[in-house]
Amino acid sequence: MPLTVTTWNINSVRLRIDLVLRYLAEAAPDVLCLQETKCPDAEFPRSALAKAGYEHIIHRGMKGYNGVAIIARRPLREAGRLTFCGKEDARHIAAEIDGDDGAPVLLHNLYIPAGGDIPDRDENPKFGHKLDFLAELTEWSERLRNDNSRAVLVGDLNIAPFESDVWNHKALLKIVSHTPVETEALNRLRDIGGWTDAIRHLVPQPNPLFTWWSYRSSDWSAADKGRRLDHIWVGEGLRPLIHSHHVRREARGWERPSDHVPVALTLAG
DNA sequence: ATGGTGGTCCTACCA
Repeated sequence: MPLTVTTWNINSVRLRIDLVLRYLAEAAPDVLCLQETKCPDAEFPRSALAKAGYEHIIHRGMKGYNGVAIIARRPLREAGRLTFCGKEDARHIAAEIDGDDGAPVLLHNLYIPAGGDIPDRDENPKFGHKLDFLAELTEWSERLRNDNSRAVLVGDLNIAPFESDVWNHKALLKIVSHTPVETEALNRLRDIGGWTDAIRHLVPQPNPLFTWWSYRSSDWSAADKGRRLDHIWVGEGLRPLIHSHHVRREARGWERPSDHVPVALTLAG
């Protein structure tokens, strides 16, 4: 039995619960990892998800901002939560699930800070926070490299690391999410942690691949000025199981959409 | 070069 894991920045799980249910009905992943739930834990829409067959849910949320959840058809075991930069801002949650070979797979769901508009830590503290967050994440990943062999790291990493991850590489070099200091930090995190970018493994450069299109564009599909901000990485032990993927681009055209679309990876022996 | 659109929750803040 293969294992399909989806990541999706939902931009309010309560406002878009019908889109979540639609996606689950159509794609039927084993696990759905959400970011930006913008929802306190007590108000998470558990019953609607349970009714759809997804009764195993762990959520770490807060009022108004951030928030991450892991939702599954099969049992989950809570596996901790990390805090970064001394902030309790609900940007990571972890869980364990049994893989298709019966051995556990560790899931890390992350929401990396967006970083504001100005790519300079002196002028823009949010950009400094993003870089500091990446530095702490890199230390963590380096320390735990040996434990990450059967781990999957997913989430809105808010960085498009490769040239073909943005609609125009040169035009975006000074735009937060594609500046060299960010892409180098993300590449270093990936390499130091022993992670493989599973989606790029399946869709190698220079094929363009996007998972996010700004709301500030009247015709997102025709203009297609997208970026690949949402990622699925796997540890060394899972690399041979990378089987297939799906970027659900059509979800950007659903009514009242998130600006991000679901990205799914199937692991199979 | 600029301003463009959304969500949360009442005043800006975040993306």
